Amino acid sequence: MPRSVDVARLAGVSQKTVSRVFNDEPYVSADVRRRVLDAAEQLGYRLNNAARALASGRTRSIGVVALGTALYGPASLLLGIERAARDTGYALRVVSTAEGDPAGVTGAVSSLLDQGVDGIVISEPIDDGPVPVEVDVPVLVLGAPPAFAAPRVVSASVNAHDMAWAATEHLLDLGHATVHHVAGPRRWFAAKDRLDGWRAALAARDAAEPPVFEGDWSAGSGYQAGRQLPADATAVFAANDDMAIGLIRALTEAGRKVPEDVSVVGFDDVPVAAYITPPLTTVRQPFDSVAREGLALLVHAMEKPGQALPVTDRRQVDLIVRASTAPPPA
Amino acid sequence: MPRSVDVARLAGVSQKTVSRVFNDEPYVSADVRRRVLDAAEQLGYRLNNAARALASGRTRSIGVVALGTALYGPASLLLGIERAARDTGYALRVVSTAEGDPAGVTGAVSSLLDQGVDGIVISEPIDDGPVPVEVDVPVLVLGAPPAFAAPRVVSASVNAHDMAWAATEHLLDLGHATVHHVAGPRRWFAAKDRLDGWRAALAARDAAEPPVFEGDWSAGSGYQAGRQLPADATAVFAANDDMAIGLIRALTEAGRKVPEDVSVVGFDDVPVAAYITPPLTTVRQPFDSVAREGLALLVHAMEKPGQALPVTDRRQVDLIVRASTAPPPA
DNA sequence: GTGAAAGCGCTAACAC
DNA sequence: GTGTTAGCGCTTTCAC
Repeated sequence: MPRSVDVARLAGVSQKTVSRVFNDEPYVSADVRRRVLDAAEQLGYRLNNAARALASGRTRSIGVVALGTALYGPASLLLGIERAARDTGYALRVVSTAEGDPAGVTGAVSSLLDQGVDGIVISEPIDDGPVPVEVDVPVLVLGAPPAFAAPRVVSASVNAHDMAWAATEHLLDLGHATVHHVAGPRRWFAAKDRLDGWRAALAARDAAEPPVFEGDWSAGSGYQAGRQLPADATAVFAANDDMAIGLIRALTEAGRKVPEDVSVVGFDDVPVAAYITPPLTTVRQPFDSVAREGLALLVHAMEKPGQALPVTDRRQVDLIVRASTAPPPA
Repeated sequence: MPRSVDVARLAGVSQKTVSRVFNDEPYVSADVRRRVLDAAEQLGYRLNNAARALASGRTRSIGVVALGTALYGPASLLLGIERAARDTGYALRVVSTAEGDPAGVTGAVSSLLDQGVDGIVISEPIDDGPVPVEVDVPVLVLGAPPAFAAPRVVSASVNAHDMAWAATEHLLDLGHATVHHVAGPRRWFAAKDRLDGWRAALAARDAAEPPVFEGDWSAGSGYQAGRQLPADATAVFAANDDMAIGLIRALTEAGRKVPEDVSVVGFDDVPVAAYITPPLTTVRQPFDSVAREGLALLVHAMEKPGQALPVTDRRQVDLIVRASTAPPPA
């Protein structure tokens, strides 16, 4: 492998000048820059990242703690983070946490710290209690409150509370006396936000609050919820689309028609939501823009440690009304 | 940040001994090991990966070129890779390729090479023609033929051909005269394998081969296919579950019942497949074991460059028969 | 605008 | 079993 001295020799300049060119530093004449670039090209030179990191103390990479599931939400967030990171010039190191893993987020963060990263993204964490690792780089928490011991913690999330509220209100507006809720696992912040939003929407209208069914995000758990749904229920808000799909299946098997007998609203707007029977009314999550905003905050915290953070407000709610919701039976 | 000399000083040993302990090298007495570990603990010492990589020439990391989509298949593969990599002690660096990106796989591989990785995984690539980068590390190609210019190329994939064959045969066995096919995009190797398997199964039974509809993996494209499905078609094999779901939606809207009028088989066994109406007959893809086997091959190629590769054969086909398939109408 | 010298914190090779 | 000596290929600092 050619080194920067080799390029320097060929271009007839000092090694430092090669370094200048590859770091886009000022004070290099156009002519010298050309010669260096040509020499590098000819030799097939690549900057050695390890040497660079060792000398500069920065790795130019961001570590991501991802959820170890192929669920649409977490997968979409990861994708958004990757895209955003690439745009900012940072490389991505990914570690995932299996749910139920004793080490969990703590272990994942520690392993990223071992690898050496300039910043860390924690995607949709589960409430596992405090994280007992000292983190000396900025941290972005996506989809949860920024409870973390680090020099700089930023967070970004969708406004799940208002989104859940809107979903519930939509059903109330259609004339349903109340709305049942199939929640996600209690330990997930994402589940809690939706639960709270639903609860608040019911309270605002003085609607009775029926008991909550706690699922695990899977269609199977939605199916279980559907089999246990009280006979007098006419409207259900599920905390994600998969559970809504399972719920609809159970109702269909029981001979209860959606939306004629029971209305169902999901959450996420997964790609197939528009194509199941009946097409699902749901709330769309803007994963990509959350990831993008979050990363912008993180990069800011990484590169300008002293400055105040640009704050972005996310009030938008995208309720997609399709065919799974209707007024209650007469 | 404490360095290994600091630990050495505190433990009363040489710096090299600290290095030995942290690399699990032999020839360190239990007593010294303990003292070193205690000192490290006390100082909060972490090995510096950049220095390590610079000195050893190895980064202990694997680069992954992932598809920039939240599709269930690619997302599951990525997850499987992450799990498998962690088990082998390698860190993961991820770059994704947006479809239609001019740089594509070439750019992604090049960026991984810049970052410095010991091996590269290319996940479910699209046939983009030759990749004009010189790669000096072993490469694992997941789900495609190993066409790549690198010192060592290994590959692992499901036996998509036989799986598609089994899906088609299942419909033929039910008595359908022939089976229509909704394919994936032509440029995807994954689409081609399934197409070939379907074709071969029809030929083996002397069944007529109807024109193929080429979708884009989305439920929407399956829906389009469904609207164009000939009136005399009684059986369809879709190259993934999402397209099958869209297809069923179109048939349902047109008043054609599944499976009474038309049988449909999907591919993947996505988590909601069992809960749509009707529950979908499909072929399950063993993403996790493919990733695991592939990574074992890659790590072998990385660590034992000279040796022959352990070969694993994957013949198993998991056809999951649910309620979307039945004999043709009388 | 450009160059020389001094590390960054490890591992490798070899001595003892 | 343990220590010594050289680098690995850059960036940093400062001189010109």
